[in-house]
Amino acid sequence: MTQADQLSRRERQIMDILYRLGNASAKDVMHNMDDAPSYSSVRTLLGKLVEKGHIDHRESGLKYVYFPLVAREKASRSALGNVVKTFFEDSPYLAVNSLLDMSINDLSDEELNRLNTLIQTRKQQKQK
Amino acid sequence: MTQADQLSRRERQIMDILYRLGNASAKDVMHNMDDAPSYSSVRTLLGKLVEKGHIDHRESGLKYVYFPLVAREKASRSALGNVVKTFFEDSPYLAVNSLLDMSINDLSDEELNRLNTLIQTRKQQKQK
DNA sequence: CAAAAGCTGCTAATTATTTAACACATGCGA
DNA sequence: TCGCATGTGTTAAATAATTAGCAGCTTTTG
Repeated sequence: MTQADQLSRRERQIMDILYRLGNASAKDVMHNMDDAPSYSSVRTLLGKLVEKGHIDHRESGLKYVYFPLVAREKASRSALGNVVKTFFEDSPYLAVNSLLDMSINDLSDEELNRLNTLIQTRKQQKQK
Repeated sequence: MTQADQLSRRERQIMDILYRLGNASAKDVMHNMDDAPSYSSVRTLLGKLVEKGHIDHRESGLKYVYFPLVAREKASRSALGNVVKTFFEDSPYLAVNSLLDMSINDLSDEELNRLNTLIQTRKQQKQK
């Protein structure tokens, strides 16, 4: 299976936070968990993720700032792919359809227009 | 957080299989795990998921067939929503964009056309 | 400068997960 | 009919995850 499947509950939770924020200190991570354990526990988990090679950290002033080692774009494709495979019979069409459907109120007219243009462009690219 | 965050690694793996297949026997589930443990273990996990209320089972001839209790569509929206939130700054536009981008070779011209039409329709619906 | 605040490294205990064995029931084929 | 294949229910042990405490170092601040 995919990489995310190997992560424990807390580890996934933390990875998601790091992807969402880009990078974060232990304290940042903790504050972004609505069911956060102690600071100490969060640090242990971060250390484990470093050991496993999922994230790394750099010193930023006094403290460590952690960040994912797999680029967000790559990880996002993987995540989207999994959802498509699990819930949409591997059909990107069905997934896009559903995504448009569920977020129709969050899409501006301009965004919808841009998507139309994008689709046209993609269609032409395919012709080549 | 969301419901999926409460599941353990194996539990999530099994839920995904059940969503993908719609419903499945213990043996089906096992055969769909590429790192499957023993049949006995799979059954234990299924029992646990039943206990937790995530799935149910009905007798089908001799054996049990398991299926998710939260409808696939609802679960799929939740899953998509999480990906959008984690990797696309909560922007469905960016997510659709990426989805189109990564699966351009899996989309037929007809599907692309239908998506265009769909977007037009959605835009008009919004006007109301 | 001394104390407080904020971090890290290391360690240990508790709890959850994961695994599988064993006993029992039922249908099926030799 | 008898035993074999296929299921289920229950239980227990091993492993992994989760939690947090404590000691030590550095910076800030009163």
